[in-house]
Amino acid sequence: MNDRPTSFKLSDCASCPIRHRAVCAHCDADELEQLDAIKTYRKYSAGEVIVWAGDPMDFVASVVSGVATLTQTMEDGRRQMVGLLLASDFIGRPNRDSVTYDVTATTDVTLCCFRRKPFQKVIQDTPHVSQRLLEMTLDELDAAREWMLILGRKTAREKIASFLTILARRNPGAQGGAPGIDMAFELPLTREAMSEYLGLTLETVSRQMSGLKRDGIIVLDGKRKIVVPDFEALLNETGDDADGGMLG
Amino acid sequence: MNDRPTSFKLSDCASCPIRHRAVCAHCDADELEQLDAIKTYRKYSAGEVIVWAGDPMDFVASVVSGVATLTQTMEDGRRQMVGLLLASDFIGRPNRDSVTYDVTATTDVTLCCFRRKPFQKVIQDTPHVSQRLLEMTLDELDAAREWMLILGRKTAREKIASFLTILARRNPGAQGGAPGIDMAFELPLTREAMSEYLGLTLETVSRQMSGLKRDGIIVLDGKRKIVVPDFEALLNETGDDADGGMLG
DNA sequence: AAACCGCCTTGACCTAGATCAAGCGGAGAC
DNA sequence: GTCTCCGCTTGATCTAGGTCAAGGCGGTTT
Repeated sequence: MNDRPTSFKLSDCASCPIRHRAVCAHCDADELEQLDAIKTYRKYSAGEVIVWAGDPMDFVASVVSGVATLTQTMEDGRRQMVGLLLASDFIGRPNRDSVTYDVTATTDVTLCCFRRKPFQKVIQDTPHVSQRLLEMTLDELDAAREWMLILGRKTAREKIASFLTILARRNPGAQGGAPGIDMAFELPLTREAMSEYLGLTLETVSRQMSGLKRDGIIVLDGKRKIVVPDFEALLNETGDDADGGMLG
Repeated sequence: MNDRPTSFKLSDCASCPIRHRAVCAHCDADELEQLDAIKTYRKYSAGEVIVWAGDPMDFVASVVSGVATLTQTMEDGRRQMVGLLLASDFIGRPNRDSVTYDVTATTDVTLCCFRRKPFQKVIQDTPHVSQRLLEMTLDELDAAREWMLILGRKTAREKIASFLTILARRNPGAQGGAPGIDMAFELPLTREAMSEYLGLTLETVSRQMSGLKRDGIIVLDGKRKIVVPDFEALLNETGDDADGGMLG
């Protein structure tokens, strides 16, 4: 990894935006101090590659802000995204000194990086950290399994709708779908990145986005801003259980 | 869950076939005793459902022998397998009292079940267990990501070849591909289950199996016994990096 | 031994999404 | 101002794999 110095100011843990959701969520003041001693912030700009597949990685990190992706590439260039990392998500694997997929910043990204060796020690000594990491890993595994269903069985339209739903649910900017107030959020991915997420081509992604727009399921404000006038309607396009227990 | 009594004999931990690979791998004698106190063995026969999606699950378990699968089902019946559990793999999630996919025995299966509540306590108190569980979960996440690449980007033939490769690698019965000695193993899944694993139809699975057979990549001995005369040749069909660093 | 059943194979045809190709629109460069 | 580039859209055509349909095979039931 290139060592990129951190020449910018960032608030300390107490006022950290991901303080209560990241690996450090359960830490007490004392433990936080331990982590503080081995952390540095790094910034990457949109499009920049954070680590290449196979390269050594001497840190693990929390995403403080922005969106990063994990992508696998086949010899002939076919690419599949295998991880979508939003604020508070964890990057890297303790006890492994390299990564098996490209990690890329798809928006401007700020990471809170921990030197790997000392972090491993923290994991061994601090149940609050290792238990939180286990929780987060299990959540990611659940997400990966939902993603498999999307990849293996859903139609192109259902894939797009599912993807938008996932983003909407996790996006802090998206207002809850209170009736009357449109849900709205920014797409952090290009059409090409979306196609790599969903196992489609970028043309198909574009066509299906146009289709959802034509049918009034979504409204596009520019290329990247998505407005969802009726979240239920979007859910109906995902192919998932439509629950139905909402208005009694 | 139905309570199924365990009326059969099974060797104790000391001679357990998965003793050094399961959640209990790092345990010392003392810790093993703790686990022993909350464990029961259960057997299921091929085809039997172990837990239905949404049902409460009052235990977690290690697979002692046999093969189990996790499968998600959409409203209209489309199904996607999201987990393939072989000997030593772990079933269930601590701190969650139900499961979100069907767990099915695809061969006769023996589980070593731990009552969930006390197991959660073991996790909190026993770093050897929680750290092993973290390791195993991270491994599963890696496997899930490899699987996503298969689902999202590989052709039907590559999918089948990749699947056979995965089985061959994990199957203890499969002799290492020492030149001269054919690698051979039993398929633990029906064509239909394979199709659910790979996001294909069962007809396509059948056709691709026939194709690999026609091309001499595999030899079928009955419907379920697979012989791989040349493992390298099979690897070449997976679309993955063929390494090449094997014979200098 | 005939009938049946579960699992698998194979053929004929169809379609969702890939591929190939052209062009648009907005932002930065000069 | 206009050139150029990048991300995106849209159209025309192609194809891998899905769908529908007809057996085949081996085991077990009666």
